Amino acid sequence: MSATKVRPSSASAVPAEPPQPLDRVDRAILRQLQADASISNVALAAKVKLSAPACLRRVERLKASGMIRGVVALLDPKAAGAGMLVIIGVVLDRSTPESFAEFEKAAQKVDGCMECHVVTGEFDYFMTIRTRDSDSFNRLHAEQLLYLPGVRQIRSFMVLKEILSTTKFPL
Amino acid sequence: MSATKVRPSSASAVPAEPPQPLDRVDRAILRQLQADASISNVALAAKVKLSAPACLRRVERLKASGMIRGVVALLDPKAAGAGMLVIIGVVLDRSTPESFAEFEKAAQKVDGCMECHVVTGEFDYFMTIRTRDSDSFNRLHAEQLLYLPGVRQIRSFMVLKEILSTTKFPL
DNA sequence: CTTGAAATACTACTACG
DNA sequence: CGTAGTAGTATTTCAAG
Repeated sequence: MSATKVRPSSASAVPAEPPQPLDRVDRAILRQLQADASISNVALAAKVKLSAPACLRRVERLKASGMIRGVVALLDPKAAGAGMLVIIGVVLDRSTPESFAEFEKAAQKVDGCMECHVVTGEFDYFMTIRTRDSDSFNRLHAEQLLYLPGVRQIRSFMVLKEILSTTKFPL
Repeated sequence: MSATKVRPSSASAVPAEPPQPLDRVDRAILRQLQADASISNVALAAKVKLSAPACLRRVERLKASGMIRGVVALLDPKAAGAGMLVIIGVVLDRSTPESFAEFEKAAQKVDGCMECHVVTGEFDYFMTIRTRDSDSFNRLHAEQLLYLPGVRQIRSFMVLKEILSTTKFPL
């Protein structure tokens, strides 16, 4: 009981995560859990036409393998006081490793920062920030964004309408 | 049992969703569920220092009020065959209601489209698309993006490194 | 190696104080 | 909101394909 056992499907050694031996049932399970993970295991088992224990074992295997990163509650942005979404393009002063590292450390601490990515093209970073309204964004802009280290330029794209926002991957 | 009962805190009538009468315990519950919703109700109750039934009632109230939109499983992008993320800025030919509506309908059908928003600034839309690798993105670009209706220009920003990606709102 | 059936332990859920 | 009780589920054990 000391080590967690991973699927020894082939004889070769697999370090931590199996590539993706996903059969049809696994994909059906993942599709369901991506849409609604509050479903009970017995109901899930019925949907994928499996017995409850067999279904539960697959789910736990998918969790242990890292395929399922976690199960979380998604909140309504407006009700959570974060009804405004802003996408921000950032250009750094210098393209040095230190400059990037310093910026990344600071960017993650910006209130309401949901995403931050290094990108190709005319920007170095794209960030998405959730805040209450335009007033609170202006405050955040003046108090935090303008003080991010090593920044040459910041362009803000305010989101006027959210057409689509999902966490579901195609399977 | 015909109507769902909402919190009758004050005597006035509340249509469907109470604004946000969130006390400290509610916020603690939401913080926990945003981080990990696979926790059992008894464990959650212990964390927020409440009895199990009282905790469950709050959670169900938060769900009924729309504050909790849903509980979902988050998958590992790479393991799900969607290791590549691309942010796309779109400029439309004409800024007419018909043009916008037509584009939005088509954009949501693009394979792996995770987000699509109307924005201010030099672009009309920002989209984020998840795909397997650069080959599959090139295919998607040639087969789907170039055929989106009413598009004047598309700029692709490939994500080289994902610094931060969260679904948690600050509370 | 995976599945399915039965048995146990725990949890969610209801009614009441 | 908390306590107690009931119903249902999750989880283990074991046998079979």
